[in-house]
Amino acid sequence: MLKLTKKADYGLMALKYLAEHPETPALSAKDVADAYGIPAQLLAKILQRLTKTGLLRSHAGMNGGYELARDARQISAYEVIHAIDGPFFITSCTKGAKGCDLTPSCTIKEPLARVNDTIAGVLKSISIQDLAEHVQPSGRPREAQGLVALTL
Amino acid sequence: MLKLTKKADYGLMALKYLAEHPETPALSAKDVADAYGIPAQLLAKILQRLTKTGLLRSHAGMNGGYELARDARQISAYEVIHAIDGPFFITSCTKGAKGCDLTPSCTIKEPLARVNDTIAGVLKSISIQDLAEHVQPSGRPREAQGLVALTL
DNA sequence: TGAATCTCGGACAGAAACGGTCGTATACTT
DNA sequence: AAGTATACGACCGTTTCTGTCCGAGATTCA
Repeated sequence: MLKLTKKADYGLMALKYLAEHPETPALSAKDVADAYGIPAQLLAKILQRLTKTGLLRSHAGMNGGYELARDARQISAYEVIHAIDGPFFITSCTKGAKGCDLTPSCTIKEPLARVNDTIAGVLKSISIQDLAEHVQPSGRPREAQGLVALTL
Repeated sequence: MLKLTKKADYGLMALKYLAEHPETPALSAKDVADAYGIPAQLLAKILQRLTKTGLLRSHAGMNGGYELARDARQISAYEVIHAIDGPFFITSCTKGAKGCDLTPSCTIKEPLARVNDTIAGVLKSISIQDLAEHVQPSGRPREAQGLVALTL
């Protein structure tokens, strides 16, 4: 399926929202949740995790909330997804504990690992800032704008 | 998580296996399943679907089985995954029926759709043949070998 | 003809991941 | 002290994924 979870989606949306409102000192989870119609409690937990991984700074108490820990340009989509969904691997046998269970025959994994790296590279090259400034729907030739150019 | 299902994995493995044994007229689902330690019945159904989508040719009866419908070079990993897991979208709100439920604010989707296309492009550029001929573990500088070169 | 082998296809059950909620403790501001 | 907001863990319902079972049709071979 190759799709990312709603949590990751929410996380990206929230960071994008924060990036779009740099003037405010801090936005509460509820603020962001209301803005997008996201379940507030869920978003809260997501933001908490992003805080724990250092992407956000939190501020408890009244008028508290969250703010980007770094410039929006310095936060990649990869970091966000990784923080929320954990390390992702395209392959099912993530070669974590004992590699491919019984079958030492997973010769597919090697080339797919390369694909995995490519995708990760794409996501790493996209910053929250890129998400914040909506790309033009069409028209403008995007040459220098090319976010990524990579070879596999 | 951005990972593909085991079914897709199995499918790729099976096609790779078929590509590696071009001499045999047809290999049964069980043959392939045994070779990799994959549940036979499950693999059978996967191969059936691949047959339905035209990637394989089936042959019932004794000594029957499956064979690649086209040259291994002409079958992309994308086709396999697409056939098994259906059309994939990175975004959760696939803009299928009514777009993003209530929230018209999913401004993230547009840039992510571009990422989606990129990934699809990568997968489309990888053929079963590429999987079959194991890539070198390391060492050899892979310049002309670059499977893909794309800009986002 | 009949037996063996293999594909086809739906139904179904167990397991895991996902999405979301609740309750409570803690921290900060006024 | 009161109100607001984060922090964190437990919990549950739903969906998706994985895998199995079973019956039916096709083909080959004896």
